[in-house]
Parts: sequence; C-alpha cells; structure tokens
Amino acid sequence: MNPRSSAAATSTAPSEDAAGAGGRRDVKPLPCTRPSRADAARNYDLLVMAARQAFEEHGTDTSLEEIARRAGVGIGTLYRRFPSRTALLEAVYVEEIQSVCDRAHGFADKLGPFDALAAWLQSFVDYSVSKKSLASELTVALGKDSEFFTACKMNVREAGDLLLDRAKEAGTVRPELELMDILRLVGGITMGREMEPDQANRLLDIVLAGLKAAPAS
Amino acid sequence: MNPRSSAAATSTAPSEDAAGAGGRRDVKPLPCTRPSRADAARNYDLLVMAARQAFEEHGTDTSLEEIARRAGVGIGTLYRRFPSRTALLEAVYVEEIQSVCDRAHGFADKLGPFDALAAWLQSFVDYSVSKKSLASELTVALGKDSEFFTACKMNVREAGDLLLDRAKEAGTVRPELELMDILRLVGGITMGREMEPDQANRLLDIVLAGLKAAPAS
DNA sequence: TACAATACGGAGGGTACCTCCGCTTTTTCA
DNA sequence: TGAAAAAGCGGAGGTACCCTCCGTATTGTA
Repeated sequence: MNPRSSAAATSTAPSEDAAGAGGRRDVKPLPCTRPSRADAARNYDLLVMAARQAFEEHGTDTSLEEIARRAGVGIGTLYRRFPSRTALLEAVYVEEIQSVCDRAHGFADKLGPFDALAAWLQSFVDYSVSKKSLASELTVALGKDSEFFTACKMNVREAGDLLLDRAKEAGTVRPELELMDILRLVGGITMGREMEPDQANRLLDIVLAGLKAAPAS
Repeated sequence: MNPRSSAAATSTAPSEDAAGAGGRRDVKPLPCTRPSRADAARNYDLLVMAARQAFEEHGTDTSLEEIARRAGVGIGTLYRRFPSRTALLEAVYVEEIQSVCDRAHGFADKLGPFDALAAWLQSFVDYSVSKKSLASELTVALGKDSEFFTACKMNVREAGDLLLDRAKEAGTVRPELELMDILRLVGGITMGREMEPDQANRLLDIVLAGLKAAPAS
C-alpha cells in the first residue's frame, strides 16, 4: 500500500510565511533543490542516495529515521531538507523519470512506430516489476498535480508523445488514444504487490492489443 | 453513508449455474467466523460495521483505535477478534466480494456474451472509483494467497469464468485470456488514487478492445 | 446459585513521525 | 585573517499508533 498516510493533528498552524518574527521559513518555489552550502549539499546527496537504496531494498515504507541513519545524518537534517516523505520520493524519482524518457528516444531511433511504443511500455513494465514499490509510487505520482511533478510529467509526456504520435501517423494505433491514459493503465499493471514477470507480460499484451487500430469495426 | 446501495443480495438462492461442470456454489467458507457467545457476537458486528464505515470515510489507513472507539469497544477486543488489520479488512470484504459475484450472474442473465463481461467489468470500475481505497485493497487482496482470500477468489473466479467462458465460446474474446489477468488489469485502472470517472472509462475501453478476438489476421 | 469458560478493556512498552532549539560549521566582509 | 552573521546540524521529546498482557466482568451450564 501507500506510505503511511501522514496524519493529522499537526498542532501549530504552519501558516507563517514571510516577515515573521524569527521566521525560518523561506517558501521554496522549487521543492527540494540541491542546496548551495557545502555541508548541506553533501548531506542532500547522502540522503537521496540512502533513500534510493532503502526504497529499493525495503520499499517506500522505510522509516525515515532509518534513512537518516543510513545517510549518517540527524533526523532533523532530513526533515529540514525534505519536509515530507513525498519530497524525498520526488528527489529520488527525478533520475528514474529521466531514465524513462531517455529510453523512449532510444527506441524511437531503432524501431518501427508501433514496436517502439510497445518496447517503451515493455521497458516500463520490466522496470516496475523489478523495483516494485518505487515504481508504484512513481505511477501514482504521474497522476498527481504537485508543482514538482508537473515538470517531470512534461518530460515524460514529450518523450511518450513522440512514440505515440508516430504510431498514430502510421495508423497502427487508435487515433483517439491519450498518452497519460496509456501510462496510467500500464502503470496499473504492476500496482498490486506480487507480480510474476510472466503475468505482467500477459497483461501488457492485452493492453497492447487494445491500443491497436481496429481494422474494421 | 449507505454501505452499499446495490442489492441487498439475498444470495441464499444462488441458482444453479448454467455453465461449468457440476459446480456447487455455496459461498462463504470463511475462517474469520462470527463468535457464538452473545457479547462477543455483538461486538463482532459492531466492529465490522464501524470498520466498513471508517474505511469508506477515511480510507483503509484508519487507525484501529479509532475503529474500536467508533464501535464502542476496547482496543483489546478488536485485536482479540481481528489479530491484524488484514483480518478486519477480510471481514469487511466478504460482502463486497459477494456483491461482485452476484452482479456477474445478473449480467449473464440479461446480456449477450461480450456485453455481459463488459458490463461486469464496468461495474467493477464504477465501484472502484467510488470506494477508492477499499477497492484498491480488494484488488490487491485478489492477488494474494492468504488462506481466507483463496476462498473469496474462488467465488469471484467462478462468477467471472462464467462470463469469460461464454464470451470465448461466442468467439468474441481471445481464447487464451485468463480471468485473473483481466481482473488484475481492470483493478489496476483505479489503483492510482485520484481518478476521474471519464478517465476510468477510457482506460476500460482500451482493456475491452484488448480482449476482443482479433478478426483473423 | 455457583462455577468454569470466555470475553472485556485499557494500561503500557515499543516504534515512527515530526518539531524545536541550542550548538556547530560555513560564508561573508572589513 | 578573524570575527560576526548566516546557514545548517542533531537529537531530545511530545504525540499517535501498534500490539500485548492480565486483572476484572460477563455469559453459559450444571
């Protein structure tokens, strides 16, 4: 399931913005950018590395204190840089998403319109099967509207539309398809924890069959 | 909050199934039994009712202590009867799963082979959209191997295979399809939290297109 | 009614979340 | 270069939740 829903009951109002007395809260337009001060930058990297490793090994439910311990920093440092578990996930995902986009371009260069699209989706499924919960979170993230993910989504959309539009022009997929729908569906394949690679492939085959242009209805 | 508007599900008269070998379909081999002593039985009911309501209102992450409080029993009583959150989910799901099965038979009586299957899957998606996290858990559960869910899965499988086999015999879906694959895929549609009904329907359309028999290539 | 079996409930120990604030490190600038 | 200012560090501590344990209360039975 999801990371424990962070809950409730924060007592004090976090409404303080600027110009507060002792206000130590600059609202950052881009959440979790790498800080500039030397020690802070080092700790940022340590935390992201530790988080990625921990998420892969033990799932995205890993205790944040465990991650801080792995990174060798105090829990306060983690929370200062990443105010929520989601913020930490975001930092980890940037690279994953970039990797997804890069693959799309690679396939576009080598394969025909439909095959390139299929290969890209296949690679997404393979990745999801091997990095279970991380990929699930990523899929969920693509459906969200967080300020941060909007940029990531644009990259994915650009890469994916390249493949999808090619396939549409070639007439090999139905023209009314929307990229985000396809990604959502493919992402859903591996959503439920345990998934054999064979089963994942069968599900993807169903989806791919559903994308193909109907010769005649 | 009405627990479920749909059929009170008499279900005591599961008419003899038309398809399949001599299937006996008694439902409910549940290990999670209602206790016999008066006070224990009363508390069991209170807990399941409170849990269903809480899961629908606040998701399946609701604190177990909150559920015990709603039910008006001590936390110890909850844990004695339901040793884990999963056990409580199981008790709630029995009715949900039964409802899913009942609908399958209803559609089989009224619609043609493919349309009945499509309607059943559509009803599952509709239900999932409205009862988000509960349905997500249910979908995940169908992929698990717990002793309890095995029985539930058999019921669903029986109901679903009725529809799927009819469609296969009519030649309207690909013959190599497996029911659990289809359910997994359809369940995945609503997995990522936020989902507009429109989008869910578009995704289901892709899946349904993928099920259809290829017109002999 | 009395006794045995069963169930109740909540205190309490453990873990994780997140905040707060005194201390330390880095950067700035005269 | 050497303070002072700015920025960051770390972990103690308050809270919520999980789950167990056991003295007390209720129910079924002879």
